[in-house]
Amino acid sequence: MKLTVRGEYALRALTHLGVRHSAKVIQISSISAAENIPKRFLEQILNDLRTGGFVESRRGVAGGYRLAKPPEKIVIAGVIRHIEGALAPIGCVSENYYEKCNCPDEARCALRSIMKEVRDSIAHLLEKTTLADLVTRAEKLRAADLSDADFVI
Amino acid sequence: MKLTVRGEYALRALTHLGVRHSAKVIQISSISAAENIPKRFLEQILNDLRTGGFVESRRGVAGGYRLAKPPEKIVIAGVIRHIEGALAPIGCVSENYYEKCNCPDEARCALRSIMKEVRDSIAHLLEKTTLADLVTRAEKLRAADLSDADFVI
DNA sequence: AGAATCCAGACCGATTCAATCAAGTATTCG
DNA sequence: CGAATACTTGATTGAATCGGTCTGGATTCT
Repeated sequence: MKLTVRGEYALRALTHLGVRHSAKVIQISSISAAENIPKRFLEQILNDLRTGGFVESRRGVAGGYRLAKPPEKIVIAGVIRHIEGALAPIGCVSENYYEKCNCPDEARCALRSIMKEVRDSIAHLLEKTTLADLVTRAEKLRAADLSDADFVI
Repeated sequence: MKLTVRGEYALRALTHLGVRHSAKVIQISSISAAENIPKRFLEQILNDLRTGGFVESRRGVAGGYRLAKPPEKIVIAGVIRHIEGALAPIGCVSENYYEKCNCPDEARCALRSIMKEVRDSIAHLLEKTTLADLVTRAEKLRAADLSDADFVI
């Protein structure tokens, strides 16, 4: 039931771009340093996000990445599907990456029926949250941090 | 976000035992044949389920496996945790298999905050469903099948 | 031209996965 | 008892995946 590190990095990088969303591009090395992600690996991931249409890039000396659309339009479920594949815990209940399972009778498989519920609950949650939500959370958590600091002083 | 085949087999085997729950034991080969699971592999998995306290075994010529407790007492979340590990999509939001992630500040990580929701929704679902539910579903699906057959005739 | 930056894809070592095998132990039955 | 049966334990294997690096190229700015 795990998200790979690759997916985690992708979402962290997107959040980074989302918080700083503007016409300006941000360099890989800058994201890599701030988010503690190996640069070469991140390079690969951002490229993948680009082919997925989530970010766009600028080459050359003043190059970098920025979001390809506003954060509200970037759905987390879509990002994970692009980077990782199915959301569903088993292939035979996946809507987007269905594959037949080897149980004797799929239509009458009890496991399938409960795993479908799991899938639906995951999908429902990730389908309704967008990068904008992640950004909001990030900012809210940051604000909480600052007020804590005030309180301590 | 995937359950491994191993986990799937474990749950299918348990369901098989649940439907036929009694004092009598059932042989590996019988389960293997009915559920279309490689025998040697299933052997390994049932053993694992035994050390987890979900099934108990009888050796020798009339040997086999049966549930170690009534189906209502076997919680699906527990089975998956024993066979697969964490339910949570990332380690830093797991209650039972926590591991630190490499983001700069875990307490203020937006991704963590949303993945925690995913974890909770998965855990909530799997924590409240027991093997008894799987058995009920299996029987209900089977009944639907039979009435279909009647209708056709 | 030269430096900085993204782009494309091969490559690699380690781990995990699914599955098999071999040898051992317990139990029943003739 | 002894043979047959079935679980037990742990090693092994081949393939796939994972996290990550490396090389070499294409673009753009100065």
